[in-house]
Amino acid sequence: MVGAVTIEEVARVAGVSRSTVSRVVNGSTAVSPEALDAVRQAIDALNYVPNRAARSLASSRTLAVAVIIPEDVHRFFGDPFFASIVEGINATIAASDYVLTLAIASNDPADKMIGYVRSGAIDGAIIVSHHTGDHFVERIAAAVPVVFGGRPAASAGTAYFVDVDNTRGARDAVEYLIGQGHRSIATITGPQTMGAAVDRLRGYRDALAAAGLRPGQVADGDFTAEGGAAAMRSILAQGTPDAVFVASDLMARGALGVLEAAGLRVPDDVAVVGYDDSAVATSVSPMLTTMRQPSFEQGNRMASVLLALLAGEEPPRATIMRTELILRESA
Amino acid sequence: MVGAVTIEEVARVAGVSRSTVSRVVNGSTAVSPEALDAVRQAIDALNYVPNRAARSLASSRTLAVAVIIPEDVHRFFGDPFFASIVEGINATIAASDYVLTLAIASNDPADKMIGYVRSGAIDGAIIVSHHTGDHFVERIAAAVPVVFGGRPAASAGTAYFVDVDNTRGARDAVEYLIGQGHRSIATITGPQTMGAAVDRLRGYRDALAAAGLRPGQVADGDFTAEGGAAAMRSILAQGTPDAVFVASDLMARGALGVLEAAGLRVPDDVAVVGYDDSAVATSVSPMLTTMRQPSFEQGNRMASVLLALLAGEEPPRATIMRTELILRESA
DNA sequence: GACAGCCGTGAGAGCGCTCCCATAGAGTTC
DNA sequence: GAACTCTATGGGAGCGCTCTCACGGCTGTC
Repeated sequence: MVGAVTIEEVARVAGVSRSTVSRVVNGSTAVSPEALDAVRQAIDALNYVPNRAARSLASSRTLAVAVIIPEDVHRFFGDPFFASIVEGINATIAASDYVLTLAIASNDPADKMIGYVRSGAIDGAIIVSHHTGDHFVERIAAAVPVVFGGRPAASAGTAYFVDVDNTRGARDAVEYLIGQGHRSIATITGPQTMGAAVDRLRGYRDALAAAGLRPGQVADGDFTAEGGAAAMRSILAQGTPDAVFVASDLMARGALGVLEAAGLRVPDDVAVVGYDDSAVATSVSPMLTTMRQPSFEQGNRMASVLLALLAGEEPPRATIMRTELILRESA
Repeated sequence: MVGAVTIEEVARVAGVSRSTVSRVVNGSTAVSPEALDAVRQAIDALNYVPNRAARSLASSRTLAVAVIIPEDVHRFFGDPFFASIVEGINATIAASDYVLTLAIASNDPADKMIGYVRSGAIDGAIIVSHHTGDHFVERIAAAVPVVFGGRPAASAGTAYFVDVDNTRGARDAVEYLIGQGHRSIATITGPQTMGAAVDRLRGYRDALAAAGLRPGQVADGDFTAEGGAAAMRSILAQGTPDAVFVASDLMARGALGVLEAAGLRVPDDVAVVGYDDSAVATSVSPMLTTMRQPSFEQGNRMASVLLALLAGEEPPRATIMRTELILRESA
C-alpha cells in the first residue's frame, strides 16, 4: 500500500477539507449536496480507498469480525454443517459494513491468535465449535465481544450464544423411532467434550426413560464418518439393535457402510436416524431420515447478535432454534 | 481495545524510552541485556500486546496474509483437497511472524473484498481455486503480492504459482489403465474454466493418442460428488467403458455409487482411477486407486513463496510438484 | 591525549485517519 | 437590529506505533 491515495489528496482534488471528505466516507449527513458531489467524484477519479490501519487507529474500530476456527482444520472443512453456518454468517455480515474473516487457531503454539485478537485486529468474534477444554476461548472473549455457536460449557449465563435445541431434537428423533415400534435403540454420539454431543445424548436417554425402555448401547463416533463406522462396529460387536440414533449425518454415513457390509438392511433390519440434514443425508443410500438443523439460519442469527453487540445494543444472551425431523428412507 | 496498555506505559515501567521498547518488540539486536530484561519484564507484567493498527500505520506492513476463497463456500469447505492445502499453508505461516486469515470473496456485491485488500488490511494473499472468469483476482493481485494455487489462466508468466503437474499426472494415470489392458477409457473432468481440469483432460487425451487409442467419452462432473454421479450416468447411457479416469476423488465417489447401482463391478467390469488421494479415497468401497497430489506440501510451498516475496526476495515464479499413483482396489 | 568509530539510547516527526471544537454565514426571534 | 440558533465547514490534536537522526559514552588507534 505504499504510495496509495490519501484522504488529503481527495480533499485537495475536491476542493474541500479533510474533515469533509471524512464525513462523506463515513456517511455523515451534515454535508452540502455540492460538497458531497465533489467529494464523490474525487474519490472515484482517484480510486480512493481509506487506509484501514489509520482508520482503526483513530477510531479504535476495525469494521472486521472473525469466525474463529478452533477445531482441527480437517474436521472443520470436512463437515458440511460448518459450511452452512459460515454461509449464514457470511450472508449477514456481507450485508453490513463489516468484513468477515476466518481465523485458524489450531496449530498455534505462540498464542498468535490471542495476540491477533488482543491487538485490536477485529471488533468481534464468532466461535462455532468449541470443546470444553478450550480455555483460549475465554481469553478471546475477554478481549472482544464474542458470540458462540452452541451453548458454551463454561461462562454460562454471561455468554451470548445461538444454539439449536439439541436435547429436544434428539428426544424427538428417538421418540419417532419408538413410535415406529423399535425397542432396542442404540446411539452413536459425538465427543462428550462438546455441548451439542452431550445434549443429544441426554435427549436420547430422556426419550428412552420416558418410554420406560432400557438404555441401549452408546458409542462415541467423534463426529466423523470414520468414527461413525468404528462406533457402529463396536455396537454390532455386542449385538444388533433395532435402530440407531446417530448424532450427525457424517457419522451416519460411516455407520451405514458398516451395516451394509454386515449384511444388515436399512431400515428393515436396523433403522437409522441421523442429525443435521446436511448434503450428506441425501447423497447416501438409503437416504437418511434426519433431524434438520437450521444451520444457515443459525449462522444468520449469530452474525445478527454480534452486529447488535457491536452497535451497543443488548441482544438476548441465548437464542435457541428448533429442529425438525426430515423423513426419508433410513427410518 | 479501549484502555489497552500502550508502548509508552511499558517504557515508563521499564525505565527506558519508547524507542527501546519498540526495538525489543521488533527483535532488534542493538539493545543492552539489562534494557532487554527490563522491557521483557514490563511487557509480561503489563500483559502488553502492540496495537496492530498503529504498527501497521507506522510501518505500512500488517504482518497478516490471507487465503482468498473465491469459490462458493460449500464447495470449498466440502473438498478435503482444500482442507489439506489450507493446513499446509497454515503450518508454514504459523511458523512465521505472520498471521493467517481466510477471506470469503463470494457473495460480495459491493466489492468489499477488494476494498479490504486495497485498504492495506493484508500484506499478501494466496488464491487457491480460481476460475478463468474471476477477474477480481487481477484486482487483488494489483494491490498486494499474490501466490496462486494452480497455474492462473490469465496473467501467465508474471504470476507466482505453485501447481502440480496435472497433465503428467493424468497421463500417468491413463497410461496405467492402458497398461492394465483397458482400451475403452472414459473420463470425468472438472469444469473447463479451471486450469487443473483442463490440464488433466489434456493428459488423458495425450495418453490415449500416444497409445494409438481412440478418444473415449468425456463428461464434466464439476468437481463434486453429485456431479461425478451425473457424469457417470451420462457416460453409461452411451455405453459401458472398460475404465474411467476421474479427475477427482470426490467425483469418483459419486461415480462409484452409480456403477454399483448399475450392477457393474469395480474394478472387474469397469476400472476406476481417481485424483487427489484425499481421505475420500480410502473411505469408499472399493478403495480408490488414485493420483496422489501433495496438497499439504503444496500449501507449504505456496506459503513459502509468499513469505519470500514479502521478504523482498525473488522466489521462482513457477513451482511444479509431482504426483504419484497410489494403487488400491478400484483399478 | 586527541580523534575516529561504534554502540546503546532518546527525542521527534510522521504514518492517515477521526473527532472535537471553533467559526463563518445564514436564518430566527424578540 | 442585536442576540440567538443552526448548519456546513475547516483546523488541530491525537490515536500508538516505527524509524531516522543526533548524542553521549565507550573503546581503539596513532
